[in-house]
Amino acid sequence: MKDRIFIIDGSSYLYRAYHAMPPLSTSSGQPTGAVKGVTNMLMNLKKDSEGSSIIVVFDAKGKTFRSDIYSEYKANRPPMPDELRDQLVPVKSICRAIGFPLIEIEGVEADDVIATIANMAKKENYKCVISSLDKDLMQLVEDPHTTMMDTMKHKIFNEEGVFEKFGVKPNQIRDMLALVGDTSDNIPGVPKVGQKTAAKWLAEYGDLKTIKQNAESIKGVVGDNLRNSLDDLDRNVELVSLKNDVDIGLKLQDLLTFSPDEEELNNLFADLEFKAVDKKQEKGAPKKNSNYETVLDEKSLKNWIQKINKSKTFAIDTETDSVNTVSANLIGISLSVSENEGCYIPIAHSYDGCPKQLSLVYVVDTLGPVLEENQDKAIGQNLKFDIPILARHGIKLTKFLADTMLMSYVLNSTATRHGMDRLADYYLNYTTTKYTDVTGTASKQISFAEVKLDIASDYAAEDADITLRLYNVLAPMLKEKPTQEKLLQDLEYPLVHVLSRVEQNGAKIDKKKLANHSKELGEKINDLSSQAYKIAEEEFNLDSPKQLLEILYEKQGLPVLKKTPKGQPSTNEDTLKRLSEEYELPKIILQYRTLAKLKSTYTDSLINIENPKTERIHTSYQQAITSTGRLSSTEPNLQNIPIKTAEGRRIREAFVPEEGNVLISADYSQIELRIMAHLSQDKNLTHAFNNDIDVHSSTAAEVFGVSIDDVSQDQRRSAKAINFGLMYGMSAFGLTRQLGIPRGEAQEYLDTYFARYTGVRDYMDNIKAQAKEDKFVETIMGRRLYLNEINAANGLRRQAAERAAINAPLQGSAADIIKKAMLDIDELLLNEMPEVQMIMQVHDELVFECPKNKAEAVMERMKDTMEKTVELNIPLIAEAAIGSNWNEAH
DNA sequence: TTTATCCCCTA
DNA sequence: GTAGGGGATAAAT
Repeated sequence: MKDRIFIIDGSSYLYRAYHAMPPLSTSSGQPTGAVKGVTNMLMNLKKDSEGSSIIVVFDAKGKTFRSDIYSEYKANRPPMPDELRDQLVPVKSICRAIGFPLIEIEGVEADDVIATIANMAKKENYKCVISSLDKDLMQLVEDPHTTMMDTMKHKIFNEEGVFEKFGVKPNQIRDMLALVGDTSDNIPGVPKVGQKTAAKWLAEYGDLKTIKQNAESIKGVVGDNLRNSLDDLDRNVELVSLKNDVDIGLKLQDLLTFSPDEEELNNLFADLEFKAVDKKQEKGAPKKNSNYETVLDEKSLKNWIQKINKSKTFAIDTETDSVNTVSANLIGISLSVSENEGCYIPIAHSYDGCPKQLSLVYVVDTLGPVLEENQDKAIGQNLKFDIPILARHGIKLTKFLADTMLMSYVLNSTATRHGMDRLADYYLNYTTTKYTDVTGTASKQISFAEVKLDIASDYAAEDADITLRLYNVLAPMLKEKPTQEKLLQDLEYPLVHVLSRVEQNGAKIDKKKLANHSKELGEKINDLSSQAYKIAEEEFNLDSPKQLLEILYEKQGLPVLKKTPKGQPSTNEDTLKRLSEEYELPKIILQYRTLAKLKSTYTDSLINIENPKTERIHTSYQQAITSTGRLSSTEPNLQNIPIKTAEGRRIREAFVPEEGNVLISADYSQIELRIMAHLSQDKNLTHAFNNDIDVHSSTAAEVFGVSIDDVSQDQRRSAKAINFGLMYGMSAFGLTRQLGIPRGEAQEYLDTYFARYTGVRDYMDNIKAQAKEDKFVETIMGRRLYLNEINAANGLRRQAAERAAINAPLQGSAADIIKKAMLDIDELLLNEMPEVQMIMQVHDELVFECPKNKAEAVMERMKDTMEKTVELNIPLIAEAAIGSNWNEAH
């Protein structure tokens, strides 16, 4: 057999790259994400294929012969997005410049062309690899001539591979597709028949013809469906069968020439603002030439201790049996001191035939002190997880050299997500073994302790290895950005320890109170349900928007005031509120929703999530999630506990201190508006804050031209909406909706505002201009948000980026400030008031638990520390209160 | 069992 | 109009 030929499904690459890549663009706004993605894939393939011939096939414009067979073929296919269409020409140019023959034939699909080339290759005894994911193409797979390949996942499908994936042989793929249909091509299959059923039938009867002959013997609804669909099936087969004798006007040999045009390629790259060929392509992604060791004896551990003592840096990772740091047990520790090298020290693995491991006590006693002594050389990925677990076993890390998750986050919060798997993919072009690859998922999931040692070692040592390799890539990048490096060192790294303490402290809840509330809510909910059923004249699921819209709009004929983005009549709060002016049912639904939300999201779930060991609830703060620098809170989310309604505030009453303690809450007053005053140096805004004047009343006075003492409630409310709207980059249209006033009036408000607050106006103009120039905006501490779409050709996307450009410095600076305050307060607590605990952060608010007799003094210190943590052009004010529950303290 | 959609809670 | 998390249902698998 001769050499291999690769056939690339260009359209498949293009769509895949478009969805996989961030929406990059050149400075002039030409989108380039998909081009970049395709280019990367092509370069990778070129490198991996070691000189084999590569042919790229694209779909040509216009209808194909399949539309003649079936007029509805691909009729519901949405048109190619503009952003992608704009990238077609550059993608094809790059293909040609790299030297790949490019084929487009009108009247047939790319798949037919691919089938034809594969057929030609087979006749001339070449091996042929089709690079695509399209399941239609699977019908071409034939051992040993033709295989399919998933480039991204490095997976090859031969006949056996196809069978594994679909449960049918390649020569049965057509029949399967005909039975199942294809929604994306608008080919209707037999209703209720999916891949599984089709595969079952094909296994039993062999082919579609025989299935049809035996249609009578297939029972149930699917049998009926099959019998009703018989007429469509032959047409379907015709539609999904690929034509392998397309006249492509060329001989195979003509396609195997390979003539790259380096100069053209460089020009194209320059136009697209690509940095020549991506470095990671050149470096490649070596997989599994790594040297990982399982440490099972004292000698081996001592060897690694030597390595750590001698090395300038080392990476560490812990393996546990839970993602919850409060209850997780330590199962093992992995280390790495140089790339492609690492070890795993299993401690608590437990399964039949498990080798004897070093004991926890021995490891802690021997390795623990070494880790502590060398902690300023330690690198981790999300150390906020590892630190408390090691601490519970007596290994105390109070500092570390680096956390790769936070390095990546500070470098660019939105380039990628910052979990290790994603970082390895993004920065190292390396595909990691996933946690669930070794433990399984859901009901089949096993504890890490039950993972076999050899598998666990490969996984765990890789984690440490990758962490080290990430550090080696990220550290030089940060060196070039001293401001961001400082942000990392001075703010994010120390915050890891503070957040860890806050999480471990947890918050006490009054379970009895919550349970009573829950019961009460349940009764009211039942009552409201019955009322709703009565009006609807049937029982239905009030939680189902789908069922609800049928009742409201179809059965009861209420007017459709608004539709969801997907085109369904909306049943959201805004709509139901308007409907409830005239109708009873929407009103009941609204009451139901309010109570059901409180019960399911809050009363019930808070009770469930209490940690049995500490009898408190321990959230997890995510330090590398938001684009702007804020924290987020999960499991449970303590940053969205209700406050706006009286019923909701009852949830806050269930957040209580231990006996003898009180809660103290301290929150920054108008922090984002103050930052706007600081950054814009606007005279009017600054004046209001400097003189402690109510800022919304002051704005109302300016906008409505009245004396501040004469501002009405309504005027203040409008001014407040304007102030908030401005910080979100809102337009007159948005204000119209918010205030329910005519468009012209809203525009007048805004015009007047900007005439009175020229500093704010100039600031907004400047920040947008600067963002367009730099492609990023910064907070007062130099945290950056990159705005890829700030020059996008697509107006909607561009405007969204402009709004983010306005908001991010405000929201992000506020986040910087409270983070700094948390560091200051943490130090205060450690040094002066160890009896006080910080227990929650809610963006502009900190909550503490404190002995009753010290509360007044502590509160003053907190307030004072928060106000003085940074110095702005205007005063920073924190408001604090003491209470016997969170609601009282607020 | 996973994924998408709709809805709603916070600063 | 900014930034998040999460519950319930229904569809896809």
